[in-house]
Amino acid sequence: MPEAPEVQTVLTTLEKQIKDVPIEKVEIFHEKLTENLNKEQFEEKLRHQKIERFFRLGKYLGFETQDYDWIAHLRMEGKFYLFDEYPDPKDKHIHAIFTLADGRYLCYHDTRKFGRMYLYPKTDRISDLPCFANVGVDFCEATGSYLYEKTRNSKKEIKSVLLDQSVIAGIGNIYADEILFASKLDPRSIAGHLDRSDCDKIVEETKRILYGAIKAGGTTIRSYTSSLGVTGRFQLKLKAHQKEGEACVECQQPIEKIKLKGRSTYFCPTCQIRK
DNA sequence: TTTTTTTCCTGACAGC
DNA sequence: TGCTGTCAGGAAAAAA
Repeated sequence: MPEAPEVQTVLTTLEKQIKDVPIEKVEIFHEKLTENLNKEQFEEKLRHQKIERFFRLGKYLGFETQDYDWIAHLRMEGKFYLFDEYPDPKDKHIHAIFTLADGRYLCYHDTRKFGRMYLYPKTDRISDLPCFANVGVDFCEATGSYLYEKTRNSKKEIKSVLLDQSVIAGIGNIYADEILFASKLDPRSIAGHLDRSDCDKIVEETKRILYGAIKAGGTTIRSYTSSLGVTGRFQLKLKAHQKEGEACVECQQPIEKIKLKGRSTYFCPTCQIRK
């Protein structure tokens, strides 16, 4: 599932591939894909637009055209593909096809149909867009003092706070486990119990891990026909997530798996301190 | 107000 | 083999 690094990689790849290429035709096959417009409006408005600028906020992809801000969220399994030929109409997981003026086809593929797209008249203040109403600062802009202030009265577990996009945007379930492992903090720790140095450490590790993942993801993209940007994920060296029963790389004790707010959570009970 | 649970959706996989 | 049940997961909506 794409988190900020995968989204950034998709974005960078798309920018290289389709920047300034006009969209000749838009076909939406799944009604719920377009959140704030119906599919006919979406198809009509985006036709003849071209993407002039690409940006990312948290896990959201942003495409700025001449007249619109087009925002996409891939959720768990959304993927963009570029094809040289019109894709197989029997593929029931392709929910949108954007025919490009140079003869290529940009396709949106999403097995579980959780991804969403938004289209708004272009604005100077991106953060004012309704889809970003509950999105906090991007992980790039986060600081230890910001996280410290945000958590002073919180009774929530720190992992839930990291997954809360209104605090820091861009962290998902996989990286939250890795960040807390690197920070040596038990995911069940109460956020309000953390001191300033804990928050500094969390933000430091967040940036180290996510920037590292972006760097790793950015180097593996080469094929038009594979999904854009998602292959980089497999290069990551995870130390905690999905390592249940395996020896912790620090202390050799087995990594444990628990459920925390409905999310699978992996951690080392020896190395990670509960506060 | 804040936090927790449910819902969305489908494929993979376990167990019978 | 084929059926049923469970799980995975981000975020919005509903419930507590």
